[in-house]
Amino acid sequence: MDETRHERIRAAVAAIPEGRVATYGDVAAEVGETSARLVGRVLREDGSDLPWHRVLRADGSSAPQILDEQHARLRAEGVEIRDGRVVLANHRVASGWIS
DNA sequence: GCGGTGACAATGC
DNA sequence: GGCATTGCCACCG
Repeated sequence: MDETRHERIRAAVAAIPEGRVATYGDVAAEVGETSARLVGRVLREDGSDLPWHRVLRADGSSAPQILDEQHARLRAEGVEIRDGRVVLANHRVASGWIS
């Protein structure tokens, strides 16, 4: 595949099923050629057309800048949120959800 | 080429 | 569970 990291990250995020979430580290692991920081950068740059709200931090929290929309969209999809943190144990996608 | 910065992660206290 | 430190990669002045 001649896709760049940017495209791979977008594909991985777009492959997250509705009602499920993934951490930046999980997305980076699926891409396998990038780091968690790269994922955040791509989502900020070109996440407008992606389910970026399904991507969370390793502890289930998220950045304050996007937290309000993150919170609203996830609940709309049926994702449980506990004290500002998503319940990863019940909504985290399995490793290799793309393949 | 260098230092600073950021939608992060892992570890230690 | 929360805060501080370190490491990571790409972009900007």
